[in-house]
Amino acid sequence: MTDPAPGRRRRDAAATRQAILDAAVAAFTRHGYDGVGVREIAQSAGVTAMLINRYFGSKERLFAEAVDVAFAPRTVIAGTGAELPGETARALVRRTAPEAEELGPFLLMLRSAANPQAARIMREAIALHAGRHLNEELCGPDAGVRAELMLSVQAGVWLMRRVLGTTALAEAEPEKLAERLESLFGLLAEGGSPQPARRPLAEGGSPQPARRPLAAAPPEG
Amino acid sequence: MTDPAPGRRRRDAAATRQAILDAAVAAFTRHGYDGVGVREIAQSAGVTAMLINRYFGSKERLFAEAVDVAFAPRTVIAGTGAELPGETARALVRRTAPEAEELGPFLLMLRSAANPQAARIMREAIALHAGRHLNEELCGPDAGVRAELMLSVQAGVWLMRRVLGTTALAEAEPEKLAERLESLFGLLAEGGSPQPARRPLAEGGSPQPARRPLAAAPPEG
DNA sequence: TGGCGAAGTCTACGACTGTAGACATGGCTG
DNA sequence: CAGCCATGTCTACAGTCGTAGACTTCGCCA
Repeated sequence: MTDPAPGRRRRDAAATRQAILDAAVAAFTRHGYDGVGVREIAQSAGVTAMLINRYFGSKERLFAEAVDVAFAPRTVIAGTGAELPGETARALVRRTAPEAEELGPFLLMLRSAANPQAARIMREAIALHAGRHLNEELCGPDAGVRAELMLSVQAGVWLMRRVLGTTALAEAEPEKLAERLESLFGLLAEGGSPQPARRPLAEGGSPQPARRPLAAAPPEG
Repeated sequence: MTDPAPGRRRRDAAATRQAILDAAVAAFTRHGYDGVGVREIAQSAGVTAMLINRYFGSKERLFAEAVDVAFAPRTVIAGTGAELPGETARALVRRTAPEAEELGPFLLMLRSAANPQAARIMREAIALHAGRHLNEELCGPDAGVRAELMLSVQAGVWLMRRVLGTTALAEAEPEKLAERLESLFGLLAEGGSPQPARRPLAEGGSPQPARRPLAAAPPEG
């Protein structure tokens, strides 16, 4: 994986550092923080284990940088506006398909959560990346809670479908599964208070008092 | 933790075996499969590491028995019938509170998911325990998928709130969080096809067309 | 072309892992 | 009281872990 060196990489500090970082992201995603050693990562990058300590200081700091790389893209949330729930649900179902080879931040998160230090690093990364990105899309009351609940649902589906591989979810029809998840995400994307009709004390008889969490419909269909 | 031996346990094979098993459940739940060694488990049980191999054959088989013990109680799903979503949501919020000391099968699941062998053991245990229990409560179309989706949501909340400790969910007001989760579980508890009216196209006619996920309102507010 | 600093490697250490085999010990039965 | 087998412990082994220090090699610049 991640071919070590095509012709033999010459002495290029930046390229070597990047090769180590790429190998670390892949390795941590596949096996988790405790499941992979620095020797294995170094071999994937085509270098020696000691170079990891030279460039990153320690395995823990390498992990922190790998987490930053893996959590940076906003692919965890797909689509904008009214299409956010559907797009996110369909992307989630597609990427967690049993035959999919795609990696992603959720696999890294789930497989490294057991280690307390790794958990702390990821908590801080989530506060930086995912929280910021999601708050751009979600507005309304409790946007932070709803954003993290969307992440929770996605993480749970990744866990069951890809990490554990439970039967029902693995064999479910993708379209119907995506529709169910879309309804869940729709409930979290809209900013209204939960269960509008069942809360008698909620002011306002209209079940959707503030239904404009999305500024404008995006141009693309 | 789990005081090794009050006065000094005499030679009692069954009690010793049970002590090892109890210590294993606690240790695997706290640190995950790869995060704890057999010596540590044995010390918690007040015995020597080799006795684990004598009674269970290997660390992996001890883990399998611990998983069976941890997954056996049906506490992952609370309440019955119409009160299932609310009861499950409130129990989930209570047990995942940051100050809660309670352990549980989801912590064991999340913290051991990185190891492939542990994942396989837990997949089989879920197929036995959780699937059977949940299918007793949930009926209708795609009951298995909906059951595993309920497990997914719960696992995600456990991950974010207790394992990672993300800020928004950790600091959320328990009552409002429980209401949001209750609406999610209500969507999964009812057997109807997802998105009854929003599927044709998101024309904003009636936002809440069919909203009777629960037969009767639970007594408590 | 020489040399010098950066880039990369080699060896090794101490700690830890799961487990196999040999050894010790105590409670029950004759 | 004697013996014996289940119960439990001790020592050890082969392996892996992260990483510190010394060493070598290459590329650039004067």
